[in-house]
Amino acid sequence: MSPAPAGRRRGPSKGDLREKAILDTARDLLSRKPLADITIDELAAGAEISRSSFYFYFDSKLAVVVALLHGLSGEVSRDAGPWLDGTGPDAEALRRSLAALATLWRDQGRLLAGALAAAPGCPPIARWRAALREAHVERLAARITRDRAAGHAPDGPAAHVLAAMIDDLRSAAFAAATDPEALVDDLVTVELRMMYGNFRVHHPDE
Amino acid sequence: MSPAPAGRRRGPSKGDLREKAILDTARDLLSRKPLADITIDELAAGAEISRSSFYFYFDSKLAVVVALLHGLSGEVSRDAGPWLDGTGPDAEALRRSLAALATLWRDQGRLLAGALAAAPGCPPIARWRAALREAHVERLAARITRDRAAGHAPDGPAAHVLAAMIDDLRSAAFAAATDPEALVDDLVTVELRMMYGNFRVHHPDE
DNA sequence: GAAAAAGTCGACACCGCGTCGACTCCGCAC
DNA sequence: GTGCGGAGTCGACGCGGTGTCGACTTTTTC
Repeated sequence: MSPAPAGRRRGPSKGDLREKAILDTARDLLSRKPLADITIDELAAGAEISRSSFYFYFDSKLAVVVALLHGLSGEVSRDAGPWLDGTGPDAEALRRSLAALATLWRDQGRLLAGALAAAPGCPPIARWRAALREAHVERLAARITRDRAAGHAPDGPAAHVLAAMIDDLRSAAFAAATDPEALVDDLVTVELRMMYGNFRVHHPDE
Repeated sequence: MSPAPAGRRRGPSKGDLREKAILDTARDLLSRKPLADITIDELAAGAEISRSSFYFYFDSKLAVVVALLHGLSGEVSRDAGPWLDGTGPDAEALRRSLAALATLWRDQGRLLAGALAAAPGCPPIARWRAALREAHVERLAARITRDRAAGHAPDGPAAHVLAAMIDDLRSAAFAAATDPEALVDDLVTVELRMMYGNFRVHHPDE
């Protein structure tokens, strides 16, 4: 059943504070333990309401996460524009784009990691992730195609496959990292190699 | 009748069969739905015992998965030897190694994906994954170091960081793929680029 | 053939989720 | 001020899944 945005009715009110308190509590708890270990009781307690009152504000624990995620959508792709819209191996633009992403992962790592882990079993989260990924892959694939046509980049895997791999690599690397920001330079090197790194196979005997 | 078949000291006891039946059922169910949707009831039913009898054999659903995983440990790294122990960009060895991995993912994708998803919240699974990853990263890092020393590969990220990225990329790519085997050739290209793909930044004006 | 070990099961307590209906609180209209 | 309605709150309930316990039956062993 497509969950209608039920729960909260219309009108400005004081309960808005409670809603915010739940969100804040969730953010806070997520910085300390994985999503699966967080119970609705805790979320409710953090907002100083009873467990059943929680349902007045959100349909479920996952709905809270989705709300949190939604607030992040913009930031995830902010600062990626110059790199994605440019051409050729512009290491600096890529570095700036990745540095912004790394900051986000530093601050919201648990939320992001929890969302990624929960995605396979939660359609709304999966949709959020898919939309973001889709958007990134598409722009990056377009860039790859452009670069190949202009002779900046060698042929290789289909552009969207390569773009998807790069997106996967980012998520996996950041999710596994304890210090995302330390990864930026290496990621720059590796991504540029994936896109532009041609090389000749050396047969020792020829 | 005579319980111990003549000649054979100990046949497979009734319990051994049950244990195997549980494992088989788990494998079977996992090929049809994600781990989180599988209940102990189903596992027990598949082995034709009651739910509480299940606990005679395994401590929990995750323990079954761990057992299944254990049986897979060998296969995951089988066929990777020639590539990992070789030197230089030997595309064919890499391709064979990845093809074997792809077959495994095709057959056991749900199990592997479920394990990866459950790992953050389940120490035994996390340990299994970490051990496998560790082993692969270590051998691959050694290969990278060797190749760099011999001048086959350019410098770049620390060998173990690069190796970890390659491992991450594989997991992410296979986990996301609907057809792992179609990914092999692209993965070969991309991994070789990550390791050997040097390139010069083209400044159009120089 | 009796004791021990292996295996089986129903009943139970527990936990977390989501629902329901009754209640309180508060602003507003008259 | 009365009183009405919606926002907000909560206790109690039912559900489904987990894990444990103790009593029971079957198989093995000596």
